[in-house]
Amino acid sequence: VSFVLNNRPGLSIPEETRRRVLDAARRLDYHPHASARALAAGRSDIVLLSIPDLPIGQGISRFVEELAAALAEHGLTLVTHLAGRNGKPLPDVCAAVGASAVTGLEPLGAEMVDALHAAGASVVLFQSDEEGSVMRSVGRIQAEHLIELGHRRLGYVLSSDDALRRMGEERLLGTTAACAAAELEPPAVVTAGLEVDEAASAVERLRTLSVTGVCAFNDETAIAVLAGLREHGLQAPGDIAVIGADDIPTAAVATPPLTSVRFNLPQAGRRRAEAIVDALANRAKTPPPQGVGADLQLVRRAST
Amino acid sequence: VSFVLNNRPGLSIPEETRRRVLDAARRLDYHPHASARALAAGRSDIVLLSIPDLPIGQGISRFVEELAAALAEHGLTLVTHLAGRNGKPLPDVCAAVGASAVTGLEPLGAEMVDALHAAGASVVLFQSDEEGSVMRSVGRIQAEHLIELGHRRLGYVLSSDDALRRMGEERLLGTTAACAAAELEPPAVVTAGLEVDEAASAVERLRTLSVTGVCAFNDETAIAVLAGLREHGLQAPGDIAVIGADDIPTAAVATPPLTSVRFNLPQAGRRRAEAIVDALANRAKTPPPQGVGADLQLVRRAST
DNA sequence: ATGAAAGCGCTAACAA
DNA sequence: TTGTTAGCGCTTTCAT
Repeated sequence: VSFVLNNRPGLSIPEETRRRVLDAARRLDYHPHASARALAAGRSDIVLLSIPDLPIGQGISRFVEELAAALAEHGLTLVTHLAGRNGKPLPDVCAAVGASAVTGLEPLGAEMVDALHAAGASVVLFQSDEEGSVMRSVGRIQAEHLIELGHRRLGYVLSSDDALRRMGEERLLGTTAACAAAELEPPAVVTAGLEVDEAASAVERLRTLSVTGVCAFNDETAIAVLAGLREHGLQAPGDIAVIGADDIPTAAVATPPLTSVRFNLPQAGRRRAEAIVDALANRAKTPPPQGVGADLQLVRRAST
Repeated sequence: VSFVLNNRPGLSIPEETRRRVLDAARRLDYHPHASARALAAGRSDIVLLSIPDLPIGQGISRFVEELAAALAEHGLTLVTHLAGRNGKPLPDVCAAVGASAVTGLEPLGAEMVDALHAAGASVVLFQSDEEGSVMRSVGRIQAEHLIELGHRRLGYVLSSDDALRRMGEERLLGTTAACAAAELEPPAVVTAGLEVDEAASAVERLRTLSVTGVCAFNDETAIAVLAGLREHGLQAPGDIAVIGADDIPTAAVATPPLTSVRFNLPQAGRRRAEAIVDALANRAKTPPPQGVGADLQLVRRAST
């Protein structure tokens, strides 16, 4: 019965018998019990995705969707856990659902990896923390675009929100690296929140530093900078070119429409799924983390 | 041992024994096995949250955070499932994780509720589909605000995106109801995507219908409408007042800053958690769905 | 090709 | 108060 219900490969079962089993199952309204199955088999079909506190752009759901779909094709079930200071820590959740793989977009410390393995995860696959990290790549791509357009003095606008600021500092590293590579000074760094006057004074500082092109931490900040420019009667890209990141929906309707860096979420999701299935098959506990620089693309609009 | 490790109430165990057990557990690096526990106990501590395909505003994570935190206080673990056309259907996920409760923000059909129970969920708690539904309330609040400001001819702007359009039609019902309640004609309905010319022509149609106040399906659409107005050399709120919904971060930095309707996610999350804990204790299988109208609030800014 | 049975790691009822 | 044991619903090995 178990063989039939699980469609176990490499086994010859008479069509007649198979039919009878399936038939009885239907008649009895049989539903496999996941916990029992997991207990007996020693593994579950559950993959846990950790979603970090700082939303990497709202489009994240496209990543999840692709990932879930691709995993489902291999019989795996995706559930997600949204990190939060007061919820349960990731390893607890991992243990609670009996996940056999855990993955996520944020880089992970070694002690966390160990904790996850201890919690029963047989594969743990996170994003690379190395040179090629997405965060840094975003900043790099922004800068390279501006440099290519001829700007020689760049600025960078961090968010005044604490969590977002940290994320921005990560992206800034890429911008700084790109400047260095082009033999330019490092970018002038200013901070702005999502209020017009903050943005306006950020713009002022940038101007006094004779910056002509600015990378904003993300599109929201970029839009605020655009508002700040208007406040001074200035325009992008004429007076200062501005480029955002994440390509949120409002970027396209900003005035002027905002150039941005988009993360190709669906593609990243599919690749991640593949890597997980692979690792699960090869019983590789912690495969080399993935780089995702290849999943970024520039979306050029009027603001640069 | 089981009693000690589970801290089972209503049982007197000598401190000495308790210590020895806990001690041994630590020494052996003991980790409870969730699947085995669930199998034997017949229930798990897992609550599954279904997140619909259409993001109810990106702030949804605030809801999840509160929900997770409040559940954690009762020993429950929250995992989420992001709906997607190609992922596994909700009941499958529910069965796979052995969830003992399933909840979500979208209203649910009766057949889905049954399927979830069949999948092993002992409580299923979704949002009310009735008069007081959030979606409708959003539209109602928008309209009431404009009416209060003296507008007698309202317009409603749907999104041209398919999924968002359906969501908008739901919100529109509330706007229509509010108009009826004030003895006004139903709102003039137009559609616009996130491109300036679409928005501009939507504005044009609205003007020919002598609309003076428009409810946009959401903030993104509202910002597009603002851009459409500028395109015609018009301004909000002077020529047409516009109000959005969801209160996304960019709403505050739009020109002019956008009046919007915000969903008090943290509060809704806490109330939901409470209801689940309650239902789980009372063994009520499908408690009456919750209304969340009380969790909405108007955020007045310059655009109206 | 099929039937029988030994666990998987726990909980909870029962005995001692 | 503590020890013993029968399952929970499945998988998988071993006989048949």
